[in-house]
Amino acid sequence: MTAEVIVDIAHSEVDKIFEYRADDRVREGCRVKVPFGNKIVDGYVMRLKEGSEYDPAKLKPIKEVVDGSLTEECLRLVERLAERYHCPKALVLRLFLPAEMRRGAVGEQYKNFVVLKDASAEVPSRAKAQAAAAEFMRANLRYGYTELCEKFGRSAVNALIGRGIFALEKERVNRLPYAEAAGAFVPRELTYAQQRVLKEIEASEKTVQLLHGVTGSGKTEVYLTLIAKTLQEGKSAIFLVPEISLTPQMLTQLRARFKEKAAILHSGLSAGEKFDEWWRLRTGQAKIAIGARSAVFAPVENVGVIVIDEEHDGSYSSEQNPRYNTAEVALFRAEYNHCKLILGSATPSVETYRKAAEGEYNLLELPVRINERPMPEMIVADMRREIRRGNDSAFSSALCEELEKCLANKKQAILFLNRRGFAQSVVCRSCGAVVHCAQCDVPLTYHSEEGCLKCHYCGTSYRMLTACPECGGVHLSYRGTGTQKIVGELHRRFPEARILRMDVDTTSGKEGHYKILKQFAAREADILVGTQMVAKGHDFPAVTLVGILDADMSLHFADYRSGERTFQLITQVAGRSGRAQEKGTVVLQTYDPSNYILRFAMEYDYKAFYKHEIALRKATSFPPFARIVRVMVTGEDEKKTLEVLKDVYFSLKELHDSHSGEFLFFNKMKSPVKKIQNKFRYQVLMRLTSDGLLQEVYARSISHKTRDVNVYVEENPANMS
DNA sequence: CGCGCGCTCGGG
DNA sequence: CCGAGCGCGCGA
Repeated sequence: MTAEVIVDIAHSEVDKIFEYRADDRVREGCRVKVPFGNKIVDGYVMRLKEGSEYDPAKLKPIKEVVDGSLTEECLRLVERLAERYHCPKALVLRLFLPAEMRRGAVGEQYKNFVVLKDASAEVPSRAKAQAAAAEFMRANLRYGYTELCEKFGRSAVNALIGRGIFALEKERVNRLPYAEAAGAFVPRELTYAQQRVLKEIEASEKTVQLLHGVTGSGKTEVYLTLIAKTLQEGKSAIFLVPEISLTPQMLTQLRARFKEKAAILHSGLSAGEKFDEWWRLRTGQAKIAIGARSAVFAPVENVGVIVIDEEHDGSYSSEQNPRYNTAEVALFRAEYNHCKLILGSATPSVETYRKAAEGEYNLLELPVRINERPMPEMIVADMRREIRRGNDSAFSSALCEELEKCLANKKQAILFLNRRGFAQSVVCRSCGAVVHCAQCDVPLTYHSEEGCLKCHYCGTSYRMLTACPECGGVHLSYRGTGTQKIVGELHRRFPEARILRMDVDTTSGKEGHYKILKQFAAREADILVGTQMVAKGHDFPAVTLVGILDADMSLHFADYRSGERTFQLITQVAGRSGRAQEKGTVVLQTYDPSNYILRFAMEYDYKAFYKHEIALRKATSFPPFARIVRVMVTGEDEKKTLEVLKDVYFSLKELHDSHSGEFLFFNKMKSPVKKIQNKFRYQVLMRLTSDGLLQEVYARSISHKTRDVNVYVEENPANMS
């Protein structure tokens, strides 16, 4: 037999089929080791066939079969994804396997058990420990080796094994993450609205179903019911959430309801846990794959439903090389499996909602909260008026009042500010210079706790400066407020209150988020201060107050989606308030209370927001009415990078000149952040009226890649820095 | 003349 | 991606 193999070298030059001679152990989907050039590399068997086009005498044999881990569906999907995302097939294949597993850094874990072999054997009475151990085993028959040694001593146990009275048995053990999260499943009666949605999904012919439900309307229950149904039909399910480690309650619910049928895949797991969860899915012991973005590649077969919760969330777009879009991959899988894809959100992305409005997706609505609980009351605090009144702190008088009330009532509050650290930047008062990162050309942020300056792009910390690096001036000022500074001010204003902070700086380490959220859920703190992270779908019944400290901040990014993002963020974080009996309150602080985005968000009016936003996008020719394409050219050597940029630019310029009608914009420039991690970044930016030229743009751009200058194309990039 | 560097090409 | 093979420029 001949095997068609893709070697695991992620480069376009070797992105082709190599043929090898296969013996009868080799199957399609196997991972193998093959001789390549003068060394042995990993590879994937894409196909088996008889004979070969290639000179059979020159075929080398497959050296080793590692395992048979790729599913049929994976093999079929690889081609499609590689083509869609313009990357080598090896890179796509890697998405289907946990990295540690590919490197062979993890394997199965076994536990040793002692079994009683010879019950009637005599044990000399002076060997007291042995006699006791034998007695113990006559009652137990089988017992953990380590545990038995702890009871009777290793030497006694080993001696009995040596004499054939005991024997050792190895047993595979599964490393189960969040094992303690298994509670009891309490079946909940579905509301009329939830039942209606489920019926509509069943009746619909369309593959993609958009579930638009306000925060607290019970979308999760709809998902879980769908998954349970799929399981009953003997099929499997994929359930994607933006960041699994942020939603411990969700895990508890899933474990309680689906027990060991649910497997969790995310980056916070240990290598061993990941390995075991992955194989439980691959072998069909587990049927539900739950996880963030990458779980869309879960090795489940016969998929009955795919759910993407918080569909609008930015984390569903990969920022690195296969720049895949999770919903798009999920749609491929849904088509392959002939199953439905459910997209859920309280604030769908404008592009998704448009597809539903136009009839491409089926639109389902859950317009009211469970038990018709009211949406939280919005209080707008005009920060300009606060300043005029002489209050230049980060807290409006309205927020202070509400915080006092909340604390007096023994309730909890969440304060949201989308900027971490203490101060946004450090500025020299003598010369006005802003302190920058040496590797990234980005202003550094002051972190008071560590007493250092940090770069939020590459993570480097710098020792705190005592003088300006430009002019030597010793008067440095801190501009802008971050979460650290807020916590400090809160301590001063509310000395009694217990405060937790949640942002990337406080959530490092395994289960970092989980710990903070667990503490807050257990009422070990009264106020939670945080960045975006606090906005995601948490369910804290005791939270009755949400403060949005600077609602405008995300409005002023130079990005066509900043309005959409702001609306989503405000709605999302406001939805954390008043989820139980007590009515919730939201204090929204802004310098621009008449802004239409904020007004729609205050009224919880998604449709009005959508109508306004889509009209704006149409009038200004932004997505979904046009496509923004950015070709990035990056490299450590600025001269070489610029040379490649020139080549890319002229090659694309030619395309532009011959198809000028399809370009709304075309220019080359420095990237807004000129350097990240010592790599210079230049770009060619364009806006296209249709997708017709995309393939050509990709082809022309990528062809200029060199050994030390990388070129990649982004469609509607999420952030333009 | 010989070696070092950069580029191109092949790998089954 | 990595290494082999090759051409050209430069120093003794």
